[in-house]
Amino acid sequence: MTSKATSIDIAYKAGVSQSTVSRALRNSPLVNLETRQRIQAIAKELNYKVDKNASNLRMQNSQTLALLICEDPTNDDSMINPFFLSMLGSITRATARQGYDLLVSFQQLSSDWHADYEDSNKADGIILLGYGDYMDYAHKLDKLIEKNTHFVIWGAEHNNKAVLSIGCDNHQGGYIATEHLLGAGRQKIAFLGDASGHSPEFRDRYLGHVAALNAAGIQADKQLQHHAINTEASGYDAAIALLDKGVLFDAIFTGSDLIAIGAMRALKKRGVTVPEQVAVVGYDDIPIASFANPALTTVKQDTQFAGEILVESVLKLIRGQEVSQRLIKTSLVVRNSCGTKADDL
Amino acid sequence: MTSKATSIDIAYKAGVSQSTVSRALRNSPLVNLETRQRIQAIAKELNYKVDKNASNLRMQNSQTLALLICEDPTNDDSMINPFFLSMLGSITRATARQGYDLLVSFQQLSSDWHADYEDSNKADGIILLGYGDYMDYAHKLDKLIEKNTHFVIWGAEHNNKAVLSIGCDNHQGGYIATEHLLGAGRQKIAFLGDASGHSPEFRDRYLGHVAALNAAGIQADKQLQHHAINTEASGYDAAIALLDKGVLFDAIFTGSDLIAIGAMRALKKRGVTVPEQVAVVGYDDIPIASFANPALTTVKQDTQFAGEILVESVLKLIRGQEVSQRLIKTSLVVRNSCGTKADDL
DNA sequence: CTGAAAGCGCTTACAG
DNA sequence: CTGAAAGCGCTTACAG
Repeated sequence: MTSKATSIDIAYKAGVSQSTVSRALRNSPLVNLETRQRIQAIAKELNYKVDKNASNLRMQNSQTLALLICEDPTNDDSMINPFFLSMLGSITRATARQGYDLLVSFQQLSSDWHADYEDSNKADGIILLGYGDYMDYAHKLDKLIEKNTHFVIWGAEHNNKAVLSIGCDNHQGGYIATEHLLGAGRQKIAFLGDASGHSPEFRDRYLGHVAALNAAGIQADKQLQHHAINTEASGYDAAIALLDKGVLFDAIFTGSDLIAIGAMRALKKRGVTVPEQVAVVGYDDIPIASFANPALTTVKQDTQFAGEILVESVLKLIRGQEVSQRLIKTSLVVRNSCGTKADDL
Repeated sequence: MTSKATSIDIAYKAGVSQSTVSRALRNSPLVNLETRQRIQAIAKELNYKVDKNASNLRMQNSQTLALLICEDPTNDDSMINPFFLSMLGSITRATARQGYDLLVSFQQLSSDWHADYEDSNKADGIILLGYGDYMDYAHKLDKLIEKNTHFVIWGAEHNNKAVLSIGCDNHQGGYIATEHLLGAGRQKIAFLGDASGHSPEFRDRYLGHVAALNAAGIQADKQLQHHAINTEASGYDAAIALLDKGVLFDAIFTGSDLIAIGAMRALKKRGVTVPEQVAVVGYDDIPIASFANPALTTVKQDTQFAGEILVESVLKLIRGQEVSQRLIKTSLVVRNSCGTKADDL
């Protein structure tokens, strides 16, 4: 097989200069229409593809976006947070639609990435996913800012205004979940998740939960909140701990579906029926949620839309256009675990 | 902020030529150790990163792999096959470990990709995932071969020997699943999945299933096989159809976990108990499997290992090294749906 | 409308 | 051990 065709080969075949070939392939109106079409036909015939490296080098950009998914090292290495995976799908599609390529990397919080991608011209911009614990990565973001990197971060609004964040409205999500439970007649609603400031998303969900309680004239009870990280096992442990405390509750709202699944397992183990005795509402609407038993009512984040906005935003940043923080509304997916829908199994 | 540093900036600062800088940064022993270290220090200080486009252009490679995940268009757009996602994770990691970047793309079977990545020098090699229906893509592979593209395909062994395929031993998987059911005393085992030649993976699983039956002196009963594609809904429909046929069965082996989950829903709906009346074994060990009720016994494919082999194989292809087909052994994950493990909920 | 020429930032044979 | 120079394959101002 002969080596790859270059624009010079085409120029030779078409009897024009290499510059004209380059213009024709970019469909420049400067080139005579007929010549242009002839050149394009030859290019197709020779199976020519513009060399991205040469083109990028010359144009000083890469038409590529980098997606850095940062997993919490506490999670099982083999199991990626399903929510991220859903985002990955929509980001990939949105990137392709904009004519960009997508470089994907899974990083540990601890590893050293900085602006590696953009500095080496491998990507024009970066999308950061899953930077759960604010404390741990704040200084890395500072470095990105300092170097003028184009990046968007998925998640809660940032106190550093130089950081562009796009995220779902966690406060609203916590609010509608709790509101729904209250509407179903539940009064003693427990919260399982991280309510400290370490995980801004979880904290906002908790605050929304509290706000809904207050709106109904109910005071949040410190006894009804228990810490849990985003794993099934942690949800199980937290529910058991809650049960062991001896406080009464008729519902649980959790910071994530994984926690909810774990909590339901604990309830079942202890002979507590869901939703009859305790209603459960999760967060994320991961695939597992609909297959849980009973099927889990949960707060859904529109990953399709979120991916699009994320991509659109970095691209705007790259083009030097105006962009601003953005909060995406969540919606409640009502299934059986909250007791307000007939069991349809 | 000043613009990006180049090797010339470093050369100036270090008082050497640009060539020496380039050599020093690549850690060439040709450069005096002391000079080398001085240059590297300056590079670090200036936050210098080699421009990938320039470097790749010059070296005529890209240090990048492309991963093309091809989804079956029949699937829900928002839901990517969880098995692929698991592979994606391990491929990403394996690629990074080898010092390569990973370009990811989700493609529809119908879309036109060919060797776009390699032709444009965006990637040195391609990994193809999920090319389920052989009939539909065979001609595309021919094009890749014709163009001398470096690619590996995940899945069943290919009849075109020019195609390098890496996959799990589906025949063996079907065999051990069925063997296990037989060992648990089941005699009338149904198979739900695509047993036609359109999906080589499913077909091999089916053939392994039949082989295990035969080894036990049992003839496969045509009545006990029902077509299903890889979705929960299709599994549900297939199980209902099987039930409606009126044939008796005491176990179901399915081509995938998704099908199994759907089948279990159908059984539950019709009042058939799992595993007491009908044992169920799935395939893939997707996360949902362990959360199903009862937890699903299934054939696990080692995605961690598979990802590594896949990456290693394309890399060998790129380097012109010898590579060969490879079949990875599967293992059975025994849970509750097959009736041989105590319910530990 | 077209061509000759410069240059993007590297790597590496060649010469010393 | 080091430097001057060529060249990877493009894009685009400049000149006509």
